[in-house]
Amino acid sequence: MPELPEVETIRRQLAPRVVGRTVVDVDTHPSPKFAPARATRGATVTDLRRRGKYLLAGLDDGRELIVHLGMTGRLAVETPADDPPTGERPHLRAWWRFDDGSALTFTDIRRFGRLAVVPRGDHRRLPTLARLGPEPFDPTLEAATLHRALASSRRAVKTQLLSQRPVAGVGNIYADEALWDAGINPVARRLSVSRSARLLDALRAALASGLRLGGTTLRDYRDADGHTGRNQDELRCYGRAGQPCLRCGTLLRRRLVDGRGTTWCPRCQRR
DNA sequence: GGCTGGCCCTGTACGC
DNA sequence: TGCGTACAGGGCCAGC
Repeated sequence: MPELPEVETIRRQLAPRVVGRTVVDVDTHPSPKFAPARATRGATVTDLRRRGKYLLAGLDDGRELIVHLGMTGRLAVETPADDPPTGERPHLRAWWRFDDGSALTFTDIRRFGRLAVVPRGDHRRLPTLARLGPEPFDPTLEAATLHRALASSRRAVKTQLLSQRPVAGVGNIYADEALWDAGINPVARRLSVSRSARLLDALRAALASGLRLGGTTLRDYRDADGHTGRNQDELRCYGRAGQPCLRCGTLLRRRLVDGRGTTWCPRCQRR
């Protein structure tokens, strides 16, 4: 599932191929949830940014196209030499044809992805984006800030991380990895400042590994060139339930937290 | 305003 | 072999 490293990898690949391009044609899957993309016809892409797991393409008419890849969403740029995208293609949800003959395609098997076109910066229709926490690599983000954010709620720390409010861009994989690395139980409800600092360091380390290796591919994720990531070989906790903890040898366990599968070490991550 | 639980989706794995 | 069921999970929303 695309989290911050995967979305940022895709952004870096797409930006030089779509910025400056004008949309000459656009079409979408019949489902109304993808229809907003049609409003981009005639617009020119001015920039491509990322906030958390959201991609934001600035348009020259003062609006922006917002894309969330959900669980299985993929974006790719196809050249004029490729077969033009059509609604016949399986799982194709939206496609844009540019003035140079290239095309941007959005495929999404499970249809958890989202598209929106809004006035630039007006995110009221996307509540999670509107209330998104700071970027984890923001140099002004300090442990005390994360500590205050976590202390403002009594929900489990993993639930809070997945809410995107204490910090942006963390999903199930990197949350499990960071909590294991920091030795914090996923359902802990109060963290000291020092443990918040350990968590922030661990989050940054997990996300940096994902970024460096082009993302984590467990099943569906591909970058904009169709390549899998390489970070899955570096995972030390997520998906390893029943296997020995790489730190203490205790068998890792799995449970549901906030409805999400969660792997943790009962010894290293005591409550 | 905070929190919980249900819903959206479809491919895959598994049991019968 | 074929069918039915459970499961995976990010974000949104209704209800408390």
